[in-house]
Amino acid sequence: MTSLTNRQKEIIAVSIEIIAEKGIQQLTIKNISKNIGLSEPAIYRHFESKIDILLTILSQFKKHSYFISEKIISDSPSAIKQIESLFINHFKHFAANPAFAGVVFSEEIFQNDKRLAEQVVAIMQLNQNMIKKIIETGQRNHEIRTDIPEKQLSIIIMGALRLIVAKWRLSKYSFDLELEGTELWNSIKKTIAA
Amino acid sequence: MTSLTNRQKEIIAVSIEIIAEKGIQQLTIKNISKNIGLSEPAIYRHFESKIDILLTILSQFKKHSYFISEKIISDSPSAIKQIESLFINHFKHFAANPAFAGVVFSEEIFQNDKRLAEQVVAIMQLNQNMIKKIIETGQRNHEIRTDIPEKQLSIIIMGALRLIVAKWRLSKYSFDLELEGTELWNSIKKTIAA
DNA sequence: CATTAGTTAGTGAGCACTAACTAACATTGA
DNA sequence: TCAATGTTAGTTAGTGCTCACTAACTAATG
Repeated sequence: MTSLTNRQKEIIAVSIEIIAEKGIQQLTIKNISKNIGLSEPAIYRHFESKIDILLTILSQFKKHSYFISEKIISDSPSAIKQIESLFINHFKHFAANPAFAGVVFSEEIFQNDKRLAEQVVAIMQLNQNMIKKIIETGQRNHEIRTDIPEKQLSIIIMGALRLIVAKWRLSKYSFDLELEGTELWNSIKKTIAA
Repeated sequence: MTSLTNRQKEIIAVSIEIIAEKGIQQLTIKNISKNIGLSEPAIYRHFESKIDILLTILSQFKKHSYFISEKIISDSPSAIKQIESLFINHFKHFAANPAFAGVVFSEEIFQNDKRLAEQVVAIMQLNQNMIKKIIETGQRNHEIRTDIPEKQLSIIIMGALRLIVAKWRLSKYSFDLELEGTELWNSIKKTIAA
């Protein structure tokens, strides 16, 4: 995974913009080149294929997820606080980069290509495993209830997060994701606390 | 909403099959006609457009959702039992008709057409409102905890349901949805009970 | 003899991607 | 030092594919 040239970074940035504003269906080589002010074939000087562009976006997202998670886990004092930070941070990240929400929720489209599908699943599992691990620790510390297995607690938490983001997208970003997300978290906190 | 001819029913059935097996991206007029054994233009004798076919599928799903919900609410003795029936029934329905899971989770693709997008949102809201209503009753009966607003309880419930169905789809139906769904429900029950 | 349900052949649009060429710049060897 | 040569990043033009959909025709039916 070598680092990107300036032009590659520009292509990725524009692609993310298009996904955020018009949806992943409108992410075409034509639209990318038009938005940058190049011809279509010029894009192929910088990426081998459209799938490569999508894979690069997914890998950026994965890297960001991982980086943020690591930081949060080492910074927060308790398991509950760790999940809280993860939760709120996801909302902040999506609110600032709506394209990532678009990408992550476009599982259907990615199922055409094996590598893309694998990446989406991998990102989902990365996040879920992170939460599972925190829950396990919280259960050992008696911060988090132990009468529900961590597998199911993580589904409840991730499911609520994903649903509110999906609603936010379908409503065309019509409410304050960070605000409503924080309220939702406060409710979830009550259900999982020991 | 007039009733469907036999040929129309056949087209809808085949479309649902294609979505279940190959994803909504593979739902093309060509694939539909091939699976039935007709030419492509023959399909247009029975539906004005591809969007009409999709709208018919969505309307069937909506009708089924509504019918099941009404029945469950009148049959079950308590709010918790009502949600339980709704929950398990959704899993049964998806397990028996994987296409409906495919349709409901293809929000991205439907955003191209206004009518399709509206239908998807309407189905989501129908289910959520049903759950909200039940929760409200349950809270008045002191069956369900009252320290969390019904809006957020319904997001937690629906979110978990959607996530496990999404995982089931991404794993290519590799686990028993009804079984895992029931286990998940047993955990959720603990978190929402008064 | 009109209607229904099918056919073959074809249109136009959009898609990812390619071939062939070129201007500007970088490298190198006498 | 400077012409020869190679490389990079762009261009125009076009290919081949798939898609939803249409025109024009036809065989069967009541």
